[in-house]
Amino acid sequence: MERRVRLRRASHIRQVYEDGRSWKHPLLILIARPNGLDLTRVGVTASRRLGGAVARNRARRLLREAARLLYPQIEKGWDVMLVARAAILTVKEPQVEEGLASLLKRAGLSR
RNA sequence: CAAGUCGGCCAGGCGGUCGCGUCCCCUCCUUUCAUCCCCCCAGUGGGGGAAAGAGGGGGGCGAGGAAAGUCCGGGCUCCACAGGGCACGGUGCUGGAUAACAUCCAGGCGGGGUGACCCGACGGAAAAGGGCCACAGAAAAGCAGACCGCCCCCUCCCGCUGGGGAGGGGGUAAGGGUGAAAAGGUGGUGUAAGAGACCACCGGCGUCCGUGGUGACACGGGCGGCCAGGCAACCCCCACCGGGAGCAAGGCCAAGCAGGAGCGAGGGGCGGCCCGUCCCAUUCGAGCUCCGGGUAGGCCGCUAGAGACGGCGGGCAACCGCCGUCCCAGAUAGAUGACCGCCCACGACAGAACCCGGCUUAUCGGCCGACUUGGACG
RNA sequence: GCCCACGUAGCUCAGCCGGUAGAGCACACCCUUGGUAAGGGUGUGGCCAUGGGUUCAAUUCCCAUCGUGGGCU
Repeated sequence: MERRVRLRRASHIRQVYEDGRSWKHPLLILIARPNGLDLTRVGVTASRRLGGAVARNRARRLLREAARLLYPQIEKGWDVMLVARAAILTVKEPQVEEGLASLLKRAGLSR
């Protein structure tokens, strides 16, 4: 994904965690908050609980790839954090995409 | 052919579609004249380009042998200089390599294996000194030690020629037993019984000499006293080495805030002490403690280096010198991914974060070379 | 990324210079009581995180590994 639409500032991420609503799926968690802009920004994260650097890189890449493919279908004007859960390491990309799509529908962010 | 030893290399491949980071080029647009260059004007103003940013297109490059653990050693940065002594810490056979090392190479010594070969924190424990050696055992470390046994003497009892038993005194380290360890081994002389008490040989120790080697050490010979326990990964002694912190080092720019109370004559550079030295204080107050407030942005450091590859030369080797060619990640919530097809042995451990040299640990397998042992055939 | 500290009974911790591991709480049983709590007594429970090394002997000394917690912008 382009860096322009990524959530990169620590202060922005903190705001999402503090003010955002969350939706859970066995593979990932989605946290979102309106940002008042005309574009949506996405951040990804994977905690140390998931494993070593290779496992965490794998988890983040899967989340980024799913978000890239679904980005045109996401409502504008949101800051979104995607948090990886351990089960994500056992699946392939299309399943992550499916999980993210269902979360977006439940959160009312898909159009 | 089987079993094994040592060393080196590789770390799925190819094609297609979409995607990411960085650098460069082209194109188009925007911003500003603060900086640089050019032009116009002479009203210190105007314009163009460079520059910076956004979009589009193209090209180059883009994780590892361990990138890991952070266990050593350096470079680099800051602490005024990195100075002296003590303390503390580290290393520990010899010679060499190296920027340096606890690493590497060669050799010595000791141990293991039929062998190729592998393993070793490998200075000093008798004249520097202190300490410890539990339990068991009679005795456990500078005059070692008599429990059983063995031997001699005395008294008593049984039997009464020879013998046996009990008690006491003494000798004895050959035998038994305890222990991780009991103060050389074998044979002899000797003796009441014994003993390095004495003798021969062997082992080991010390010392002197000779030969070889840079040296550790090896070999040979003479002399000595008969023999000297273990632990320095306990303190310690000897030799050598080490100033401290770490790229979140350190420097620059921008933004932002609010100070107050107490202690106070010394404080800091510096982790401990002393010396030396420098800086700030003792007037208006250095510094310390407590309460409260602000920031969480950008740029540099940041990758061309003890660099990689090839050749030649020196050296047993580690490695070094010279020449030629090449540029090989620099991210900052952190870039290598997703999907499809084909092939094969169906893919392990695992992701740079300032950079190198090592060590250690994890790891599916595959390939190549040298060598050892055993068997069969010619 | 860098720098530290700590792993001992179910829990919280002792164990100084190596000699065979304890305390408190908890648990089980007994005494006390009409019964319980408290109190007293007895007992159970440990690969001393893991693997090597030094030593006659290691929880202790040394090395490596694994895990947990903390600090530095």
